[in-house]
Amino acid sequence: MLLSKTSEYGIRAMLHLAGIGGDEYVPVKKISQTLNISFHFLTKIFQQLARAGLISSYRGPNGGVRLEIDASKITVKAVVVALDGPDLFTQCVLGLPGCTEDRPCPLHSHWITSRKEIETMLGQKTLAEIGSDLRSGGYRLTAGAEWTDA
Amino acid sequence: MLLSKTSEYGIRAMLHLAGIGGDEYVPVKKISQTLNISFHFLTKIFQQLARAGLISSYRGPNGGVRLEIDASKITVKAVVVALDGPDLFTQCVLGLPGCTEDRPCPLHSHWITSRKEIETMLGQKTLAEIGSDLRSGGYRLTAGAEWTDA
DNA sequence: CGTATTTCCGATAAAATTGTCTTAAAACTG
DNA sequence: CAGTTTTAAGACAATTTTATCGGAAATACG
Repeated sequence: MLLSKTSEYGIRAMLHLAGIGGDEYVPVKKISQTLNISFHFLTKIFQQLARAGLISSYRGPNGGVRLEIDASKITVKAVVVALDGPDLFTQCVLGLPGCTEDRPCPLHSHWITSRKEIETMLGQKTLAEIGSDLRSGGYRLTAGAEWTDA
Repeated sequence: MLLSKTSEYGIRAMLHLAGIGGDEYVPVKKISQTLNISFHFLTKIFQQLARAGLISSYRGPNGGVRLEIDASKITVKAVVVALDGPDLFTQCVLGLPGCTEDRPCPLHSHWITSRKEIETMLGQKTLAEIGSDLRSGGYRLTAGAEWTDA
């Protein structure tokens, strides 16, 4: 698998927030129910995202989480790096440390190409764009049959 | 991480066999020492590869494992599929079941592109090619400082 | 102030992955 | 046949990932 469950959930939740738009705090409980993700697990994911500065949180009634910086400045890659770390974008496909042009594994040059492709894709796609896509309909963020979970 | 440790080890071991060339049985113990991989763990990996028909094994003195079909007919993708299953080449990047053109996640079309790129890369690269690369030198399959582990 | 809401945080548990150990079975050697 | 080498296979342990639980702290509201 490319991404951990943590990243999968984190991305879905962030895209959901982007789809909602606005700057109001949304309770994690509500998000977890909408996306069908374990509440406590999602809570911890948002704590990581908060430490990374991507969201802010607020306690008490009317509290919850919201995007901290502008959605047009948050990429999917930033979410992955905040949750899974940068390894996906830096590491050797065979797990060899220090796999470089100088001391490459046999797949090095080929993997670099694919890796860059992934990095570019995730690094270009902003939450703003995807939020807009979600609001225009036709996309889903859950396993269910529902249409558009903005 | 893209691949499991099982696949990382399995690929390294298969590339190593391809680099050696010939049709003699190579003891797993020797391979595990050369590549610095746990012997028992590697043994199980080879058992999976044997069940998948990619290698054959032989017990007793002068026994070991060897490629079962021609190295030019084994791709790195085949090794990954034998060990990790086909999920990497079929699944949604967000883990949503049944993510298709009809009911796509917001990253669907973009991920398809990257996924195909990876699949093509791993599906084109045969053990024969890489074995030849290894024998020509300049590549490594271990963490150490050694040069070319053919 | 008291209560309800909601995040924060630590403890714990379940599951999957990774790694180790032990014994059995097969095959060669002398 | 006895002894050695080597894979096969199952049990077991360690680690990491994923998931659950319970209470503490902050905030709002009446």
